[in-house]
Amino acid sequence: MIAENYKNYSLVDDCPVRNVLDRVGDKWSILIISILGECGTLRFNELNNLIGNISQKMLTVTLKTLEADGLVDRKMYPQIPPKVEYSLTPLGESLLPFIESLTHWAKENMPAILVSRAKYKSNN
Amino acid sequence: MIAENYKNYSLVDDCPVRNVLDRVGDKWSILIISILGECGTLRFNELNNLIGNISQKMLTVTLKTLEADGLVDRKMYPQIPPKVEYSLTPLGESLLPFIESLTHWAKENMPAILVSRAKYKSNN
DNA sequence: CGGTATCCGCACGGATACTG
DNA sequence: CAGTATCCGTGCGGATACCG
Repeated sequence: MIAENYKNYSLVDDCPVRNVLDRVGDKWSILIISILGECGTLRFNELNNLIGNISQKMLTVTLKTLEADGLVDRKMYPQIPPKVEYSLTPLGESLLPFIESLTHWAKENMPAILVSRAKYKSNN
Repeated sequence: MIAENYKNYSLVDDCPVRNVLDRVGDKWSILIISILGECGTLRFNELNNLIGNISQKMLTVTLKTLEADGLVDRKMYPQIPPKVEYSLTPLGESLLPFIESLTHWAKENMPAILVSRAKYKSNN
């Protein structure tokens, strides 16, 4: 009964699945988790440069959210200029297999989806 | 190289993974796919009643998007009053395992996430 | 019954300027 | 270097009314 995992949860905070999807589904979380999964540990500006087209605000916000959820670890070195390092927690790492398999599915089936969209468009 | 699946795609339409996540991440798609995966075939108002708190507009929009992407099949019976049946396509069904495992992960790790959030909150 | 059409609030995310 | 603070446009999704 998959649907039972979603139904009867009026608020987002009540539903585990919606809670996870709200992270997974936002614009930057998955990419950041993926990059940290590859690179291990990165500083703020290293992440910023690797992603390229993210705004500083969204990088900060997304990292904070991931940290709050216990998916990303933040190490601050109290020096000037400051140095902050980000890495995945074990909980964050446990998400990597899902991201990889979803990535694989997406690349595998994207052509079929594009064909379907084109067909749908021409029929309307 | 997971991150290579996201980087260098300036537009959403260019990136397969973002394309999939934009579906998976929206408010209703996963729930609808899950329910159709359980029930097989359902009429519009059956879906509406099963979900309960979805607006008619979003049910229509989500179903159309899923249909356009080739994940959901729509059978229209030209009669009065009209009858429309929705079901998963094979492509849509191929997403079910991912949804199930993600659901499982979410329920499994939600307590840890909630603990982490509480801890993070009290530290700020 | 299975939709459309329209209006609208709000949250997401970008741009820019500033800071310890 | 690693953020904050502020302003602002856009789009998602809800509410309501109407339609074939």
